[in-house]
Amino acid sequence: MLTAFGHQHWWPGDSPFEVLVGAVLTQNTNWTNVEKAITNLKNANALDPFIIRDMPNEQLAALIKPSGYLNLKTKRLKNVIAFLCEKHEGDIENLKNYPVYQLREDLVSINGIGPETADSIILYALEKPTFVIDTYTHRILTRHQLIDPDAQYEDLKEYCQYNLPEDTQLYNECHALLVQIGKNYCKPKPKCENCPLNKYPHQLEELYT
DNA sequence: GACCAGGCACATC
DNA sequence: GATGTGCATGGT
Repeated sequence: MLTAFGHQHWWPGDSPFEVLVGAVLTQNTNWTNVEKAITNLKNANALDPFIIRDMPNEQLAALIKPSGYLNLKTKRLKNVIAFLCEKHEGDIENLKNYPVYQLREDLVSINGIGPETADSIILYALEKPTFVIDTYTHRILTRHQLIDPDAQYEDLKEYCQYNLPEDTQLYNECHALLVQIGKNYCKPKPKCENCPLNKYPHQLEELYT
């Protein structure tokens, strides 16, 4: 993957806090839309935990509007930032003092932070080794029959971590590359126009005659 | 106009 | 515990 696509330089962002915000805003959303939302926050001088914490929900929703699910993501951002401000003095660097399992447990307990968002924050904002699983990773690994099709998040994570040395930079690059491959070659509905079965009637009984 | 995008919580069975 | 649904905008 690295030979084909080169280094991905993830996560795009100027600070760990920006990475955290991006991790929430990119939930089920195209990254270009997230960039617009983050630009809005920057232009409003609002990319700061305490400023967002004290901002009215309507104002925050208006700024992050391009990333979609604005009301939902307003609450989710406020939740994770409340955790950061109230328990860690608003300084994301303080989170680095905790072991990965503890961080993950704390993050996942926040409403709006699921396993992928938690892992993204831990890997890309805190630079600690935990493998991030996303839709593309799931799709690629199952379509290549590397893992059971109904494998869950934790199964996929375990598979990846078991088969790779525990290394932050490797996990970083590998996940970013899987996303790159997925975007280009692993669409949700595979194009079937070249399938030889298309030459035959779409009745199962007729395929046998 | 349909489909898709770097999920998650909640309801229901 | 598995499965279905709502959440919303912008690009292709």
